[in-house]
Amino acid sequence: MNRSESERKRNRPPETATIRDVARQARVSLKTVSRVINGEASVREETRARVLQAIDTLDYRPDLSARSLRSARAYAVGLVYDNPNPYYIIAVQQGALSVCREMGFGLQIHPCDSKAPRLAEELHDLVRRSRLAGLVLAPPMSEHVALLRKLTAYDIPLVRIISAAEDPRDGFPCVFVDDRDAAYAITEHLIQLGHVRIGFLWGGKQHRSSPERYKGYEQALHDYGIKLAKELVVEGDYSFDDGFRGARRLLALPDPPTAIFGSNDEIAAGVLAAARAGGLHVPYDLSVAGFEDSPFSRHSWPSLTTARQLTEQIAQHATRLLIARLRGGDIGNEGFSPELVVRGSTAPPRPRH
Amino acid sequence: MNRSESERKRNRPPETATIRDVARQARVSLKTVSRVINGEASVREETRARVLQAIDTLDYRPDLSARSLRSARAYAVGLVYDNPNPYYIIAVQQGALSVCREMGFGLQIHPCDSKAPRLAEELHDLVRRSRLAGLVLAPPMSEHVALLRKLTAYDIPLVRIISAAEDPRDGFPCVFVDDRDAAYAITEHLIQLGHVRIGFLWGGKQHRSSPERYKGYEQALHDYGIKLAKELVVEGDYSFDDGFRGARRLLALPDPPTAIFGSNDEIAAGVLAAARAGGLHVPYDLSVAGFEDSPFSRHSWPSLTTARQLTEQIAQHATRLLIARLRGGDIGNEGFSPELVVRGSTAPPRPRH
DNA sequence: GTCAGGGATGACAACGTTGTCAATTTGCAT
DNA sequence: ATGCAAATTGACAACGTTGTCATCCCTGAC
Repeated sequence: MNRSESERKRNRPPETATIRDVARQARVSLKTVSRVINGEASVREETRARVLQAIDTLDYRPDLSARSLRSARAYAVGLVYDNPNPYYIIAVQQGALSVCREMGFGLQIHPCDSKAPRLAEELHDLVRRSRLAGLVLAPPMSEHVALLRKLTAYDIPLVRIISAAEDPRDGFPCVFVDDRDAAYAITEHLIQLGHVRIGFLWGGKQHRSSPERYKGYEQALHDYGIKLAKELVVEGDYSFDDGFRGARRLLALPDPPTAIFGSNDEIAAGVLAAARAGGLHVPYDLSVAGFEDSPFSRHSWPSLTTARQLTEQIAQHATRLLIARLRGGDIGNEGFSPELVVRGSTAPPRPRH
Repeated sequence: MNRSESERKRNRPPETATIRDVARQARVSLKTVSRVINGEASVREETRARVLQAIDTLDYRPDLSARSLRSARAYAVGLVYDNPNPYYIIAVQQGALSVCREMGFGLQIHPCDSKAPRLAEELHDLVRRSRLAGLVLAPPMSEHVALLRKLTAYDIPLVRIISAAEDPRDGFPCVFVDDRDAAYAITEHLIQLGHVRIGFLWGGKQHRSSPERYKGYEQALHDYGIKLAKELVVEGDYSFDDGFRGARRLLALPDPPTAIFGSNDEIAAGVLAAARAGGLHVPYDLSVAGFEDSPFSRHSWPSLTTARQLTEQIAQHATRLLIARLRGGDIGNEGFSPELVVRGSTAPPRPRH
């Protein structure tokens, strides 16, 4: 029986070494191994080498449960979202995960219902139970001020991804996406093509991005001296069906729009479908623009003029910002402006007959 | 100084109660509280009530790190995938997560590179460091037998989601999706509409689903006495671009197909685009079918005939199966057969002129 | 040669929970 | 009442790590 003490007693497979085995092998104390693992100063180069050698030989990996149980530091952040758009969510996950891996953090995803009555408590429980260092909040949760206040009252560090034309400087750190500016650019593009009657289909009111996009549309019309026609603006949700319905309504008007700006690509896809159902040829009979640059916008026919959001980079920055703040530093809020992408769904209006 | 001992010493916020506080409040031992939390038998009803009352009063939540550190049981499973399709991944996550929540497990997502050279070691580390109870593997990882063998050698419990016409009974538990059967149904649908020259566009070879779908196509042609024309079969990947290219090639043939079966909806979307670029009217000049029932298939024009996969339910079953096996039981492998969904992209062929 | 100062190291307790096993109480037949 | 098995409860150690603090060793100044 020459197996080590820890090998005999463990219920994990025998090949799993602990810090204790490493210490024995390197002939140092537990604490010294811990120091090497955590990159602390005050370890002689020779000792460090011996420990690293032992770690390598034994294929040792620190146990995250034990680490987070004992340590004052935390080793994971939570990503909180309630968004029906898989492309958006996957991009956010990807961005957050890449930064977490780089920084040695874990990531806990937490899809949830933004309208749940006890959401703050739910998130508080999550943070406590899983010992999360903080939360990254995606829209629309990131825009519920009451929620933010409650989380802050619980002392939960957080960073938001929000829609705003400028840094809100309200004390809640954030990455802000200038939907207004991008919506302005899209509307301007349509105006410069010669459109005057431009329809607008709203997205969901629970997202701050909706009014922001509307404001960009409004502002562009105003700057180019075009009177906003109320009958060309239709409320709805960020969905294909609402895009379809909204477009049908607009196209049935006595003096229908020559272009329709859907608040996101799904809505614009609905517009494309409605146009086709109505026998209209896009872009010659009707120009259509979307927002988001989802893969759909590239693969539809015609491909959609839209605004490209660097969602993955936005999530990366948010995560980096959170981790920096946890460490006492602060790399500052940052703004992103989606970029106009012109494709085949927009063209000059057909001359009036 | 009348704060409890554990309140004074802790670095977590003071309102966070531990099992010790609950025990004191309920005037029982730590162990009894533990028993109540874990729903063990042998606790008197009156005692249980007192403990639950104390838990409620103190708003106590068990700490997952401590729990998983101490316990022989594990409390989280990993979800491993490398799949570019966000709709698929979100559905798998959703399914796995719903079962995990129901069973009191955590979920650790692990997107990775299926072609990474040391993938087995990477997953082994993940399991050890995060003390995962087991892994749910999505395609294509779930189909690398060498990987499965290595993971099994590491004693990592796993459940696969794979493409197969029947239970492989190879010792690795799984949920199997009968792509072959569904591809047969789609091909049969096209044949019954009157098509004889039916093109087939392959998906990526690293996915088992690709040959399975091809076999279904092949079998249906055979059963209906149609000779398989090699020039109508094109290799490629599960992508829009390969669908576009493949369709272009097929449509340029001297005797082009009257229907094209794309191995997934993305490919089919590429076919739609190629048809349009070639001035063909779908479905009158060309029928198109996809596979997967992604939202795109509903929103394209015309909407796609496809096969509906109950991805979320498949993931749920896989997760349930894993957890059942961890507990020593076994609820058995299960098969799912995607269901034919007929939409606007398929119609009888135009009569030859 | 002694001593201060700082770098390197280690002993030990603690994080919050559950597993083991022994002690106590209960219920029930005698 | 009494005895005995079963139900209930608790004391204590342990999981694998890091924080605190003490000790040791070395260097260089006196």
